[in-house]
Amino acid sequence: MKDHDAIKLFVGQIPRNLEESDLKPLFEEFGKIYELTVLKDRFTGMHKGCAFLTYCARDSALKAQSALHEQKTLPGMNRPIQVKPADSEGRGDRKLFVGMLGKQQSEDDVRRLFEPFGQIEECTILRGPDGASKGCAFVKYGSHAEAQAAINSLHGSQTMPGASSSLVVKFADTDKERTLRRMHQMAGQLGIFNPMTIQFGAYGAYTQIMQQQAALMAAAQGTCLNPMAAIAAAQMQQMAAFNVSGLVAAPMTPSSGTSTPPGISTAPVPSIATPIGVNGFSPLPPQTNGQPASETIYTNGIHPYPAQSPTVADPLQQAYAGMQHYAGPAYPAAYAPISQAFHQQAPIIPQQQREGPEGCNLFIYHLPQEFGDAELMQMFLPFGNVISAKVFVDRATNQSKCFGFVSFDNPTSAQAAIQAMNGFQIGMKRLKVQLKRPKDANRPY
DNA sequence: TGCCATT
Repeated sequence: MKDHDAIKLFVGQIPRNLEESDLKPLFEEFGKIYELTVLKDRFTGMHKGCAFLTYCARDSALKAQSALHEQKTLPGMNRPIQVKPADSEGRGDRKLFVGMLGKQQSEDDVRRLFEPFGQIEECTILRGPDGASKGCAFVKYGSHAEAQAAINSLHGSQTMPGASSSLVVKFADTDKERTLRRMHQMAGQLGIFNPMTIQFGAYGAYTQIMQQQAALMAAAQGTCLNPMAAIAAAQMQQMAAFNVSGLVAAPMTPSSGTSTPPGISTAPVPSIATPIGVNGFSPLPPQTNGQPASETIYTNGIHPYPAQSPTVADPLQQAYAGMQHYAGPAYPAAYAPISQAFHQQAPIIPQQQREGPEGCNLFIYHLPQEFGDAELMQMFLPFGNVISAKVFVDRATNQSKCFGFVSFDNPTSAQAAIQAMNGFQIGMKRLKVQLKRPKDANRPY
């Protein structure tokens, strides 16, 4: 029999050709084994390269862990064996997120800092692809109490060299929290990214949040197979449901005969097709490259897209196909273009700096009357870091002059914004988005 | 509709 306080260990990095009988001798050296199971795929029966191991005695588990974990590499593996309490042993929250570390600090430095509060099972510094520290780490203790002690003593206790504020020590997100947060981020970005959904009224904003919440909750509870589908659905519902300050002027018309989702009105959708395409959701044929947009818009009088997109009979279908693209069954694959397309968490605070570098400043004309700086910024955030967004206002009437500036911190974002937003239809108007004239172009001599 | 960081 096993001790009542026995620990079930997870063993990772096992060569797939080793079965229970091969592993047994390796682990028996630390005590009598109660149970050893190699994890196999439920359907294919394939060896998963890891196992659960329970010793009769708790002490054996601890010994095995300290002797083997990360200490030895089994033949054919390129990472050392993992021996640690299985996740199912859940001994409360004991993993910490540590922020505001110095970029120079190594795993060892962090260990030294956290050692006094308990046994550290895991210490990882988060690094970028180039190996540079991101200034944060995960530290896992053997118990919740140890982790809590570390928080109590270390959080805010000191400021590391090069860090912008004092040390952050808190419980790390659980997996669930992490996925939820990610989805929130995405939902937020989707909301921002789709100018159709920009809400001006308090009611609209409220409803938008509620719908996204509902979708997220459904996704989180597993009632919806694909969280992105849920978000997409919320977005679509929302587009259909709200008349946004004149942005969506058309009445709701039931769809007819196409793959159009029920209840989506057809009129407003052409205008969302462009930003969706540019962000990788649906490939839209390139626009009038190098040609002044005004020509496209005003010589033929109407819509540039149908004329140049013969393959897209119904822009709504196009837009909806884009939605389905990422709402499709291949979640990870579908996830990728989204995370790539969106820039990480653009700050929504700036507003101090005016112009960005040459090639980063856009002049935007034909803004809706009701657009203020915030709406302008929201509309361009999906394309990069917006340094500033300014709508010009008539100083006598305080009315928008319907044009403004948006500055990015890099020319690529600016170009992406031009590609996506120039000619973008809002209500009866089409945005004109182009590089701001350089200063000296104005000078007479 | 009307054109480049304003008072």
